[in-house]
Amino acid sequence: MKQNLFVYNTLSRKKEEFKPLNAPHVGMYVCGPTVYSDAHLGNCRTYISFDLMFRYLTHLGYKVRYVRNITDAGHLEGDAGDEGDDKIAKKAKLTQVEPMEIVQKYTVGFREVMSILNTLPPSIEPTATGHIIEQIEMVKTILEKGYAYEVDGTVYFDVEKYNKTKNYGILSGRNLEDLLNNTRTLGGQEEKHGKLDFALWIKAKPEHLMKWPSPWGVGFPGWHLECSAMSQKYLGTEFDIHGGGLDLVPTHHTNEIAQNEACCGKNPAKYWVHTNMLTVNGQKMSKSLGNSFLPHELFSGENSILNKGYSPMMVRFFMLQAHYRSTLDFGNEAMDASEKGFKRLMNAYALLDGLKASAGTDIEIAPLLERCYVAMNDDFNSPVLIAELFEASRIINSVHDGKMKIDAANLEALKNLMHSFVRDVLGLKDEQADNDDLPKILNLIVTLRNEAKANKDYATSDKIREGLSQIGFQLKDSKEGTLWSKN
RNA sequence: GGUCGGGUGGCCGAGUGGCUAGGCAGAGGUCUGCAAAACCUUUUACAGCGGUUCGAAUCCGCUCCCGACCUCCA
Repeated sequence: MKQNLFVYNTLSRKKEEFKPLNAPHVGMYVCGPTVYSDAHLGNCRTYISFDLMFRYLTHLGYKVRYVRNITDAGHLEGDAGDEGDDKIAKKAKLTQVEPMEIVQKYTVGFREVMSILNTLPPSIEPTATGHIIEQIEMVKTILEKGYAYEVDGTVYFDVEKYNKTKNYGILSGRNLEDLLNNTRTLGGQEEKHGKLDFALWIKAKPEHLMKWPSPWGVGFPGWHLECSAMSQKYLGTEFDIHGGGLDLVPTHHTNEIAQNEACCGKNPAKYWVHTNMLTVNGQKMSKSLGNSFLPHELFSGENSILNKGYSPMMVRFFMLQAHYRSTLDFGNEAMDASEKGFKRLMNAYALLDGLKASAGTDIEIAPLLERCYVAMNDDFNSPVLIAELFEASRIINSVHDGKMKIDAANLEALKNLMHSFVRDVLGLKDEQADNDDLPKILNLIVTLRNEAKANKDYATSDKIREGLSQIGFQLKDSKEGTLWSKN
């Protein structure tokens, strides 16, 4: 498996060598979307980042079980915006929409977007509603171990008791005193023993639509519980990687660890991996700030923030040009720059098959390949990898132009490198190659134009080139012939 | 207010105690019927002030600015 991979672990705040618990198997759990609205671009960034890790681990030869849940219950009611506290409930009642209808709609939408962005489907995509029994069992166990208490049909986790023997803030680095002193006092929480306590199981009000019977009455699971229950079910009490957005660290993942520790005495994951936020003008993209937009708006350009639309693969490339632990700032200028770079990379990729080997070689590919692995092994450093791939592109272009020679062995290595890293690891694909007929038609037009050129009929040849340009195709003349590409 | 993270050239964005990140944009050149593309060359940098060091943009301290979390959020 090549060189050693290092992964940044939020638990230790350091890069650690990646050593799977049961190599070659790797268990990876990522907190998935809550499907009561469309996933926005910031959400997409997280899943693209974990897709990169999934792909790279697979490329290294690991057999990865990638579990990403769908949250379809647990906090459907919690959508308290600035106005209209119970939008979902109102909407459901007015339009006679079933909650599961909403869940279905946004689950399908989410999968579509994930597919368009070329993220691989997870190995298992469990839903919260499909694991109510497992969650109830977990609550029972935590109650038995004494780390939870019931008040009138609702079960709370006792954080302060837990903290006496364990470190509640192990992931966030905060100590309990700070948390207690700085937690806002919210109304309606009188029944909790401690203000940090969180609900494992919540009693359903009569108007609540999604509810299940339990030993504590009719209710629904708390939103932290599902991930604990499902990760344990599919990956065991201890697995390798647990991931999610950085904003999940202080609450969701902190509580998850507490639940698993209380239940089984183990922190479920060896490596906790968190992705940073997508920002707009330096601020986190979020619905409440009104600076978020949806993937399809980005593809079509139909959003006031955007000057134009960008293709899904270009968006993916844009995301991968930043490291997953850095914030990435979105802007039209940055997108345009990235788009040109992406075209440059993919144009070189398309030239690969047509390259001819020479007897000698001006270039050795092995050191470049080595640098690609060094980049990815350094905590999945995709921006550095991409820089190396631009070097590869330069080589491809130079060989294509006849300015550089490459022998058969190195050419083969170059092809393997590009296929492995561009297609398999980064998950980028050539969007031009979608239509089979198009190349044939364009090649015919190019042939006609070349005849005109041969006859010095430049008026005609320029007319063809200009006409194609207007509908989005560029022609590039060279000694070898004329190539076309789509804008 | 508390906790944590960050401030890199016109833009985005890596990285590092001494050695070119990369892409885009700008400048010059090669090629070309012209153009585009490609290739070659090239300008602009590490928030500020101190300190450690032979040497710091990189380590330490302070200041200023920004962000995230503390309430659902990827």
